[in-house]
Amino acid sequence: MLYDAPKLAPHDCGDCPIRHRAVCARCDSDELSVLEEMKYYRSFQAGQTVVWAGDRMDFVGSVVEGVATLTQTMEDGRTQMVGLLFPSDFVGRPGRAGAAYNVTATSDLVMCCFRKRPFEQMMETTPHVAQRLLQMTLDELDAAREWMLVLGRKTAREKIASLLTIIARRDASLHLAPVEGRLQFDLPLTREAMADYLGLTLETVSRQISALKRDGVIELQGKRHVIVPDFDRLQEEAGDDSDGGLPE
Amino acid sequence: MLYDAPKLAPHDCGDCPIRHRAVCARCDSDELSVLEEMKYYRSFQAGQTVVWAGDRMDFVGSVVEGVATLTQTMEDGRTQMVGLLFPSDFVGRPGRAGAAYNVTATSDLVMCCFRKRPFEQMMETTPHVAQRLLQMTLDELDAAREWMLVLGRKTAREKIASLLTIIARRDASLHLAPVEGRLQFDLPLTREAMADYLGLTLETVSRQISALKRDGVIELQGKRHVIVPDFDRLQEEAGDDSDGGLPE
DNA sequence: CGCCTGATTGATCCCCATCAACGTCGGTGG
DNA sequence: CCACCGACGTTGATGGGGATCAATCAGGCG
Repeated sequence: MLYDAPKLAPHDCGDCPIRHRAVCARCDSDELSVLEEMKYYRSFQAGQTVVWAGDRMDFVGSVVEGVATLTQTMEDGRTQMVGLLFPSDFVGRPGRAGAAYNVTATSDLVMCCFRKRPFEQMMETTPHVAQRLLQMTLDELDAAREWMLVLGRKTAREKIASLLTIIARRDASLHLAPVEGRLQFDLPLTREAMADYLGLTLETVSRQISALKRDGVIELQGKRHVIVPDFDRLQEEAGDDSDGGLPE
Repeated sequence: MLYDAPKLAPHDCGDCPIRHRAVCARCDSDELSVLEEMKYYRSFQAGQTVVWAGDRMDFVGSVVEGVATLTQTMEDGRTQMVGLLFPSDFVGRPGRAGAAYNVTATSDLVMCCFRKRPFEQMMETTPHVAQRLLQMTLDELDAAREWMLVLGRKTAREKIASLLTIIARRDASLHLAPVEGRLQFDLPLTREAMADYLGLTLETVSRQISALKRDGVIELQGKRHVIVPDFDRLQEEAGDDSDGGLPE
């Protein structure tokens, strides 16, 4: 594959597509200019590793474009994905030197990185950043707990349907589209990565996707493009309560 | 069972056994006196429900004594535990009206509760509380992700061993004891609750505990008291790397 | 074309769920 | 005191869902 020079990323926070949802969401323009001082962009090609678990990590940051995964591995090679990161999601942990998980780009990826020390100092002095990060971390904790139910108690078919609803929701929110009726999206993951997220083998993933297609719950265009004729039907297959979560 | 009047709980934060580890850990004495204004204690007997998922929750708080669980349930009754709360752990989410999970006392329980509105206001004005809560939430997120590996990729035997190491570690940290060599503790959970945590059935839990006992990994006194002759051996059974996590 | 990676489908096996019986212990009441 | 009971736990027999091993297919790229 030819090497592509990383495309030029946005430089002005005002133009940033994730400005209102990322860790900087609450910052005013003065605070943004402080952030601009410590920020830089990095691009990764699909499949590239962003950091390895245990490596020193001298930045934290936000996904701007593309999708990344967090994975954990046992000595014998068993792998579990523990996070699926879409644009605006935060990567890294302030106050910790090393990466806890492998971070991998599963599609072409652009990240907005902040040098760690300055970011940590800003967190001490600027409540807006710490407040937003707390909110985002609480949301991620809820998502992780939701995923524990999927991993612990759902069948293979329900697991696949659950993953599809999550990707559909995140994709819709990127396009500010409602999550209902007919919708479609690209899978940002290989079958193997899906298996690692769901605690399954890739063969089981493949079989269950075929079964959902056979039963008309989804349609496929190629291997990666999914059409959901009826989102409610998909949610039923996921075993989810049809009505959503709790009010703010 | 006769009704026992809740025992008188500590009233002075200075005497509190979890003073240095809970959400109030970083507070100075002025801040503590603000907290004292909004706090009250509640006691629960083993088995009692603290709150039901979806119910309004007008407090947040800390576990002071005992153990509580967070569980999620599907319509058909499948249940997954998503949190196991020991003394100093935090319950509730600032900025949200309802409880996201069932909270249940699995042993006799004492909680230090803060009225929600005043606590939320304090979070805006007092960085020490918000900073500590962020730290604790990040730790819980790591724990949840660790648990995703257990649920997704470990065998029944490894799951049991993993749960035992977690309980052993939390129990040791309560007594400020080192986690190595021979140690013992009480299980704060029934076999069924363990099954709900591990994504297993109670029969499988029982069988694997018997197997670990037969193989000399653990000894039992009664049904609830566990003796671990060699903690390293238990960790190997859990499939964990023997050396711990990352530096701060 | 031939190769390689990712995906699908088939055949078989095994771990754990399920259904069922029995054991243990503490509490209660005759 | 002992029979009874219910909650909790253990153990056994059987079956199924998903893992494993293996063959084939589809598409992109040199």
